[in-house]
Amino acid sequence: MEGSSLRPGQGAARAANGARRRPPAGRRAEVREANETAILAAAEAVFAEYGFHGATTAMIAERAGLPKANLHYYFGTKEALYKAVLENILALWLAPVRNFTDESDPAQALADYIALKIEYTRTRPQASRIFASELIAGAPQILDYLSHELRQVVEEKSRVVRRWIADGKIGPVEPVHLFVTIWAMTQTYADFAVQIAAIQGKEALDDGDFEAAKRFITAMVLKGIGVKGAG
Amino acid sequence: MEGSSLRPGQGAARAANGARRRPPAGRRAEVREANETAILAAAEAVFAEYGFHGATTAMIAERAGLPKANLHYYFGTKEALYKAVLENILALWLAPVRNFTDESDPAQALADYIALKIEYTRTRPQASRIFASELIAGAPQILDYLSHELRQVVEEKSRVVRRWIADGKIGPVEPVHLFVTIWAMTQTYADFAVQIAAIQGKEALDDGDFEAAKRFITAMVLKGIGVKGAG
DNA sequence: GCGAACCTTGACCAACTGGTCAAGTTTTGT
DNA sequence: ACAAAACTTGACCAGTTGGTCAAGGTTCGC
Repeated sequence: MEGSSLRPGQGAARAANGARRRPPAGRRAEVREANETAILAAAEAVFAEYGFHGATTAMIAERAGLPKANLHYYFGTKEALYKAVLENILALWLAPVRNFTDESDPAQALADYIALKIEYTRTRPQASRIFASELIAGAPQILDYLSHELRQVVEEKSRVVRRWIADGKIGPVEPVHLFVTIWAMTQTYADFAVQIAAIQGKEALDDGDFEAAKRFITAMVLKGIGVKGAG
Repeated sequence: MEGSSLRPGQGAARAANGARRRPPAGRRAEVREANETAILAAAEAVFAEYGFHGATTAMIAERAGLPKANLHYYFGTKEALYKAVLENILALWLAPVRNFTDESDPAQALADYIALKIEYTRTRPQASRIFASELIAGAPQILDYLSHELRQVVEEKSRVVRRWIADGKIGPVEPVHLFVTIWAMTQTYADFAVQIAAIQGKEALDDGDFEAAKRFITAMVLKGIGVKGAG
C-alpha cells in the first residue's frame, strides 16, 4: 500500500536547500516548484499570523490559490508543511552568524552582525515570528537542531569572542549571554513590533525605527562590552 | 432571557485587582474564589504551553480539577477566560516600572528594574510566554491597553530618562529603545529559554543562568548607555 | 502513440471542540 | 423552614478541521 507510484509527501523539503536552477526542467517540475513555493509562502504568512494551531490548511490553500487537497498532495500533513517552513526559516536565521570569524575586528564583526539581524527582522518579520512561536511552544520541532547544529555554531563563535577577550580587544563577557541578548534585542523589533509601535502611537514600525534600533543596539553593545576604539 | 438570576461570566475579572481579604465570606464566596483561582492557574499553564488556539477548555478544566461545564459557568467563554488571564499578567508585567522615578539614581534605578524584570522572568515564565504570544499574534486583545495605558507609562518614564540625559547622568539615548531592549533582553530568558538551554547543552535554565543574565545585562546596559559611576 | 506515472480536485468523513442545557444539589437570606 | 439564588455536572450538539479518496486530466519516457 505504500509502494504505490504516487509521490506525495515531503516534496518541498528539498526546496529548502540551495539547489536552485536545475536543468531546464520539464513543465511538470516547473509547476511543482511553482506550487511548492506558493504553498510555502502562503504557509509562512498564515502560520505567522495565526500560529500553528490557529492556522488552517484551508486558509493556506486559499492564499496559495490552490485547492486544499492539492496542498495535502504536496506536503502530506499540516505538520509536515510547518516543518518545511521552519527549515527555510532556520537557514535564514543562521546565515548572518557566518561572517563572524577569528580574523575579524570585534567592532566591525558585531556591528555587521547586528545590522544583518536587524535587516532580517525588518524584511522577514513573519519568519521571525514563526521562529519565536516555535521557541515559546518549547521548540517541539527543532529542539534537536538547537541542541546540535546551533549549539555547535554558538560554541564555535564563542571561541572567537573569547579570543577577543584574551587579546584585550573587548572586556570580559560571557559569550553566550552576548549572543542571546543580541538575538533578543534585534528580534524584538519583529516579534513584538505591535507593542513598540503602540507605545509610540504608531500603527506599525517604519524604516526609521529599524535604523534607530540598529544604531541604538550597536552603540550600546559596543560600548557596553568595552570594545576598544568604539563609541 | 438575559435577566435570569444566574451569575455566570466575567466572574474573575475582579480577582485581577488587589481586593483580597474581603470579610470572612460565606462558604459560597470561598468556593467561588478557590475555583476561580484554580481555573486561572490552570489556564495560565495550558495557554502558555499550547497557545490560545492550541489550548482546549477541556484541558484547562481537567488541570483545574473541575468539569468543563463548571469552567464555562465561571468564565463564560474560552476567550473571556483568556482575557482574565491576560489581565493578571499585564498587572504583573507593569509593576516593576513603578519605582522608576525622577529622584532615583540612574545606576540604581536601572539595576533594580533589570533585577525585577529578570525575577519576573525566572518566577513567572508562563506568564511571560502568554504575553509574548499575544504580542506575536498582533495583540488582538490588548492593543488598546498598549496604545493607551502602557504608552502613557512609557512616556512618563521616558521623561525621567531624558532628565537624566539633560543632567549629564547618562549618555544621549532614545528612551523608547532603551526600554524596549531591556524588555527584550530580560524576557528572552523566559520566552526562549529552551533555546538558551539547548545551546548550552542543558535541559532547562537554572538559577545560575538567571543570575548571570542579570549581571550581564546590567553591566552592558549601564556601561553601554554611559551611566556615570558604573562599570 | 501509448501506457505508466503524476497531478488535480470536489465531495466526503471522522474526530474534536467550544459551548449549551436541564435536572439536581447546596447555600443563603429571611 | 423554605423559597430563591447560586452552583454542579453528565449528556449533548452543531460547527470546524485535518485529512482521504476516487475519478478524471496531463505529462513523461520510450
